[in-house]
Amino acid sequence: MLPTSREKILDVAEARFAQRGYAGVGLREVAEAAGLGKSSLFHHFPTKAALYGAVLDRVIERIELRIRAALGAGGDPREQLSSAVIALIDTLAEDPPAARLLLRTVFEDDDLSPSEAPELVASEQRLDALIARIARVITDGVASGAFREISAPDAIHTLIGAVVFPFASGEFGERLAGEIFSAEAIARRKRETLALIQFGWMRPQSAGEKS
Amino acid sequence: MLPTSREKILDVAEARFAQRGYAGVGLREVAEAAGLGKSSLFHHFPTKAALYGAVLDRVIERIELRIRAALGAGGDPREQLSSAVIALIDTLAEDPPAARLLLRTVFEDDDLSPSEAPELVASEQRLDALIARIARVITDGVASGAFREISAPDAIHTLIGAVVFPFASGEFGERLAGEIFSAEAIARRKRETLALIQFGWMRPQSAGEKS
DNA sequence: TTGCCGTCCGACCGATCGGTCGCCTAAGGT
DNA sequence: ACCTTAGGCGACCGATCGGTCGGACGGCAA
Repeated sequence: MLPTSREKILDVAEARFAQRGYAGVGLREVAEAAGLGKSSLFHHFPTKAALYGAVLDRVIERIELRIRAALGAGGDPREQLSSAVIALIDTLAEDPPAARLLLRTVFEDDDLSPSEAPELVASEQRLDALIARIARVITDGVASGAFREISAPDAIHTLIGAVVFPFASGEFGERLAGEIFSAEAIARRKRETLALIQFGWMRPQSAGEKS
Repeated sequence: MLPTSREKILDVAEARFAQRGYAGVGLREVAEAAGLGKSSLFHHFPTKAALYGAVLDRVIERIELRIRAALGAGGDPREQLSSAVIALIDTLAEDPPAARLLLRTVFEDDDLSPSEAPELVASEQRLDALIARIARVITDGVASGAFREISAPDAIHTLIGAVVFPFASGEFGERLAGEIFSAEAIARRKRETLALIQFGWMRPQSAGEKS
């Protein structure tokens, strides 16, 4: 069950890229933390950008799997949005570097995407498709009257910030709200986040139909 | 009215640090964009970290001024929280690099704060105090029954992500929701954000008292 | 045994990094 | 006229960057 070199590299690189960003991490550092010499990295990934792409791809794939599974379970837009948010929170909670890596990637995509790493573009497109899927849940909810008259793109925008940022906030977040990744903290965040979107975006359910 | 060299450097550095992060920006690049030679930078800032600190300090000061002015206008917790959020959105909208710079700083404070830049610590403390001030508005609102039973630290955490991230999301955000800094987009974000926190965090106001 | 192949390594490359140094110039006080 | 000071410059420093290269080692098939 000992991890292959490639997996070890990906694990180490994910943590380092999340902590210090693409430009801030040296390949020597990654290699040594993975128990290898620097040149060995290039037997697994042709360039630094490709390594970053592979790390990002793995993170996005995990999230996509979980959210699509949650959405696939069916239900009305209310249930779909709620369970998608729960799935996202669970996934971010299980992989602490993930949230920060994702937000960093958003910030650096002006810098990284332009043909430097083609595999990165593919991951982004999968993420875009997933986001579009969730946006559809929101527009459906608005159309059916289950949600208030909100703007789906703005709501997605807000949702990503509200859900992902707290898990990416590291020391700042812990100074603010204590442990972030403890089981209680995660349960509390789920409660608070779900309550916010239910009261904030969904219309009150008439008596007789309960979630 | 032409800017001093120091101000020009700060402007350029703010934009560059926001775009590519602390480690991703070279001092040569900053100097040339400011119309100077690299060594001239060191007549204004002793180190790169000090330059970053000065940039961050300026951003935080602007935000602090606006939010404290908004809070100083008085009102019940409902009005205070709403006008603080409006003030934050306005400030971020007027200084496009600011949002990304702030979030990047949160992500890099593991990396930057440890005694590398003491002025950075001072800025962070002022920001912490401001955040604590807003947290107090929330706890007051909960105590008075104006707000639901929400966790103030979690709410702040969520609020920062929800409000700041969209303005930091750059190309990703524009792909998602179109222009970010246009007047209409800002007005829309203000509407949607205020509605979210009013429905999501505040209890319905009884008839007769309206905001 | 032979030969291949996947993995790993140390040594090295040019480029760029943050930062220092000495020198120059223009402004202003005395 | 003099000197100080602030601001600016090019040249240079050691360190580190991403990436290349040639070779070493071990398993495995013929």
